Amino acid sequence: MKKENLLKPTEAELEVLGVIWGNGPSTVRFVHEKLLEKKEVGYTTTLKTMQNMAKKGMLKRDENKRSHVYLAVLKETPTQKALLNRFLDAAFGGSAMKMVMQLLGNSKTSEAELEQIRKLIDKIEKDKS
Amino acid sequence: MKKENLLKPTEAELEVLGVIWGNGPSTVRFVHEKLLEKKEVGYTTTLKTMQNMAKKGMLKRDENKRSHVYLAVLKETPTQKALLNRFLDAAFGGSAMKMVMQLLGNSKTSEAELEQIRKLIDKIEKDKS
DNA sequence: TTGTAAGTACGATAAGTTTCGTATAAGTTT
DNA sequence: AAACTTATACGAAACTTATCGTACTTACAA
Repeated sequence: MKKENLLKPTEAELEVLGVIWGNGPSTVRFVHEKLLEKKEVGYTTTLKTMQNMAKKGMLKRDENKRSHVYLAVLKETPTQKALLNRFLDAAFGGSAMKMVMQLLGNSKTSEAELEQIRKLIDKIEKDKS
Repeated sequence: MKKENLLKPTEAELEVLGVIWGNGPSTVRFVHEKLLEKKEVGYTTTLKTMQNMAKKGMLKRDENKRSHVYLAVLKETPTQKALLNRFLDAAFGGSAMKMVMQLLGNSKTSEAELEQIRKLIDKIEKDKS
């Protein structure tokens, strides 16, 4: 697969990445069980997804043990950044403001979180000056 | 198509929606030309996409004139909200904070925008109290 | 009225994703 | 060692998306 698409994980692939990012190198069994907490899916489906990801270069695997251990080649932050930028363009015409307003207007965002964001902005502005 | 998927426009569909949201009810020709500003695509491809969207119920069309006029059934704000929530879960494990930090840490966000966001937070907190 | 331009309709293809059944291999237990 | 259990390998089916060729239709212009 071309390198350009490495940063374009599909929905299913992103779920796998999420588990590995959160828990470190994992076996298929472990990832599968995490996925089961969210949705129904067959074991071989998860296996195949992870094998495909390894083939694409998104994951690398250690075959030393019988249960192969997969680790993420795609790093969390850069991948999220790429996804975010793409999403921003596609869904909000590239306007970060629109998106943040949508997000913050959402009642889900707690007061504590708002406070954290405010501090983050303070910090960024201080760093800039 | 099931109603559940109405709020799951694909990439191509989202591009079409973007044009119609921004310009109001449009003909295929008009949408097509807007899309051409961004990428290469055949006219019949755009046509087919819009026909499919009409079939799914994302667009409605007025066939009175020879050039059919399509209008958006999906409204901009609720659709963006749904997309955002899904994206947040998929890419950031549901953590709005993580996402905002990623976004604001991005040098693209200008000082003016940061200021706007700060004001927005002020307003939200004031409304809450 | 005949032909040209600009539409829509339809169908097919190609590619990618997701899903899982079945086969096989490697350990474990009895 | 035989029977279980737990892995991986492989391939194929079911979907979905995107793309466009071709055919047909409608308007208008020469």
